[in-house]
Amino acid sequence: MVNIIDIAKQVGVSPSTVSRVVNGKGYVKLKKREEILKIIDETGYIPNKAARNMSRGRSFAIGIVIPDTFNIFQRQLFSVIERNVDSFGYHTLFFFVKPEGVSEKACLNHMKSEKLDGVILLHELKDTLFYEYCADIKLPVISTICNHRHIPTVTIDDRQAAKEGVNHLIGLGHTKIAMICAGGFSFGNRRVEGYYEALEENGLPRDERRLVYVPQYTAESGMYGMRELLLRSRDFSAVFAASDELALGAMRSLRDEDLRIPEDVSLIGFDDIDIADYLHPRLTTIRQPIREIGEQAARYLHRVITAQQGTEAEVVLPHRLIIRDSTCTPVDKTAQ
Amino acid sequence: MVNIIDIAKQVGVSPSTVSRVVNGKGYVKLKKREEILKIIDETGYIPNKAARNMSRGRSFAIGIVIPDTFNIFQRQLFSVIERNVDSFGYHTLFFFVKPEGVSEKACLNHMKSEKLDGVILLHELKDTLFYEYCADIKLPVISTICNHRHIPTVTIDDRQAAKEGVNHLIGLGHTKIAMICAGGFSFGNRRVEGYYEALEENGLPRDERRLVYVPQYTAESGMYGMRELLLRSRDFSAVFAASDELALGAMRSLRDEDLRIPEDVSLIGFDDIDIADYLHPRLTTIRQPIREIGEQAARYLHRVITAQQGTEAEVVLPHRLIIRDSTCTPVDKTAQ
DNA sequence: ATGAAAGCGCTAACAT
DNA sequence: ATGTTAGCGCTTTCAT
Repeated sequence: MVNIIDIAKQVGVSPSTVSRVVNGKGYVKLKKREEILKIIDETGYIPNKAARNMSRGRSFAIGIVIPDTFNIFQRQLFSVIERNVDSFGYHTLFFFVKPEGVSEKACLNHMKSEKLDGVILLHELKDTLFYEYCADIKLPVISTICNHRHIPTVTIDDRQAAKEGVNHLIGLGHTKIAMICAGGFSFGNRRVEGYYEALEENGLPRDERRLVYVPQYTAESGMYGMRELLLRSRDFSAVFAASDELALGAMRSLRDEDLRIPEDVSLIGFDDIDIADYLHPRLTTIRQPIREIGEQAARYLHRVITAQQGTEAEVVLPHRLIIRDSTCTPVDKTAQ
Repeated sequence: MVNIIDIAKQVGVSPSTVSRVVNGKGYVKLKKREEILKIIDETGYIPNKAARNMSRGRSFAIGIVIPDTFNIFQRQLFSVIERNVDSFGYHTLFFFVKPEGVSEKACLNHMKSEKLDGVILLHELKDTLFYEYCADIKLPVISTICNHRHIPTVTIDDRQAAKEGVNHLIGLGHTKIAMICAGGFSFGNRRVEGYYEALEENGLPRDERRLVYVPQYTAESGMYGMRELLLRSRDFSAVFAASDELALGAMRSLRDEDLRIPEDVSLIGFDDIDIADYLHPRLTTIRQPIREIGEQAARYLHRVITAQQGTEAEVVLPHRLIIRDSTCTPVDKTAQ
C-alpha cells in the first residue's frame, strides 16, 4: 500500500506538504498542490486511518449505541442519524449492546478503545459506569430516548404523548382501556404514567389488571401481552400498545380470538414506524418525529464538539397523533 | 488517559511485558502477570485501538456493506452476522452505501482507509472498482446475496426458490400469476427467471404485462407495483412478490381495491422476515435461512483469514416454502 | 510556503 | 522470562 512518504518522494516534496494538501490545511503553492493531487489520484492513495487517528489523538467518529436486536423504530432512527452524522464529516461507529448483562461493560471498553468524539444513545444504558466515563473524559453524549440519567436528550414528551393517545380512545367513548408495555426503560415508564394520568383526569378507574408488562418491544412480545390480557379478563374495549411492534403482535392475538379491530377492540400504537400505514387495519398511532430527532442529535453533538454556543441540553420535539383505522367508537356489546 | 507505559512504570516492568499479558502472548511469570492485571484493573487501562492497529498493520475488523436504508431482511441478517463475527473476535465496521451514485466510491475509499481483514456484502456493489481492490490486496470478501461478479457467496438458490413458490401457486390451480420485483440486483433477476421457468415448465403462457418492476424492495414500492398491475389488467388470480416487504405493500393496494387475500388474489412473498407471520393474512412465503447464512459467511471469512483449508467458495443453503394464509385455491369468478 | 524532526501508543523482532 | 529497540503512517510544531 502506498503511503504519504511514497507520494512525497514521487512529487519531490516533504510528507508535511502532502499532508497539508490532503487535509486542506496551511498554504501550498497551487502548482505543487496540483502535482500532488495528480499523483495521489494516480496511485489511489488513501490515508491510513489508524495512523491518522493516532497522531491526531482522536477519531472523528461518533459512537452509536443500539441494541443488537434493534427494532424498526430504532432502525429508522439509525439511518437518519447515520446520514446526519455523516453530513457533519464524522464517521459512525456502532456499539451493539446485547441483552446479556455482560455486554454493557464490553461495550464500554470497546468505546474506550476508540477515541470517540461523541456518542448518541438509541438505547438506555443501565450501567452507571458509562455515564461516569463520559463525564470523566468530557465525552459529549446525547440520548434520543428518555433516559433515567440526567444527560442531554432529544426526545418527545412520552408521558404527554401517551396521554393524548389514551385521550383519543377516551374521546371515542372507551372507558375500559388496557395497556401493553415492555418493562425496563424510562420511556416505557413515562408512557405508563401518561396512560394512568389520562384515566385519572377523566375519572376512569385505574385497574392494575389492565396493564401488562412484556419483556421486549417486539411483535412477539405484543402477541403474548395481548394473550395475557385476554386471559385475565375480556373486560376492555381498547388497548394502548407502547410501540407499534407491540401493537402488531397484539393484532395477531386479537385475530386469533376472532376479535375484530377496531369493532371489538380498538388498538393504538406508538412511534408510527414505516409499516404502520401498511398493516390491516392501518394502525392508529402516535408519531415520533424520527427525522428531527436524528437531525437534532447529530447537530447537538457537532455544536458541542466544535465548542459552539447555544447548546441546550434538553430538546423536546412535538409528537403527533395519527388517526387511522384501528380505533373507533366502542360498540356496546350488551346491546348486541 | 493512561497508556501502556504508565502501567509498565507503575508495575516496574517494560511495556512489552504489559503488552504480553494484555494480548495473552508469550510467557510472563504468574506473579508479574497478576500484578500487571491488578494495576490495569485499578487504572481502567484500555489499549488504544488506533495505536494497536497501526503497529499490527491491521484492524481485526470485518467490513459489512449494506444499503443505508436497509430493509427488514437485511436487518435480521445484519444482527446475525454481527453476533457471529463478534464471536470470532473481530469487530464489525459498517459501510453504508447510499442510493446516490457517488456513494459506492466514497464507501470504497472509506474501506481502504481501514485495514480490514475481510468484507461481507449484504448488498450488491455495482462498481467493479471494489472487486478489483479486493483482488488487488487479497482482501477476503463474501456475499450473502447472489452477486453478478464471480466471488464467494453464501446464498440460497434464488431461481429454484422462486420457482417453487410459483409452483405452489400453480399447484393450487392458479394459471394467471403476476409478479412484482425490484430491479437492479442479481437476486431479483434470478427470482424472475425462476418465475418464468415455473410458468414454462407447466405450459403456462408468459405474459410480460404480468411482470412489474419497481424501484426498491420496500412496502411502498410494493404498493405501487400492485397498483400498476391492477391498472394494466385484472386478469390474474395470484401474485408472487419478490420480497415480503413488497408483498406487504401489495396487500395494501389489494385491499384498497376491495380485493380479498387470498380469496380474490393469492399472494406469496419471499424471505420470511420476522413480521411475515404477524400480517393479516399471515403471509405465505419462501424462507431464507438467515441464521445459517450469517453463520456461514462469518465462518468462511474466519477460515480464509486464518488460512485454514476447506474453504469452498460457494455455499448454497436450503430455502423452504412456508405456507400460511395468503394463498389458496383460486375461486372461479365467472362461476360466482 | 515548505521541510525537518519529534511523537502519538502500541507491537514484535531481537537480544539476553 | 523479560527488556531494548525499531518502527507502523501520519500530523504538527518549529524552523527557515
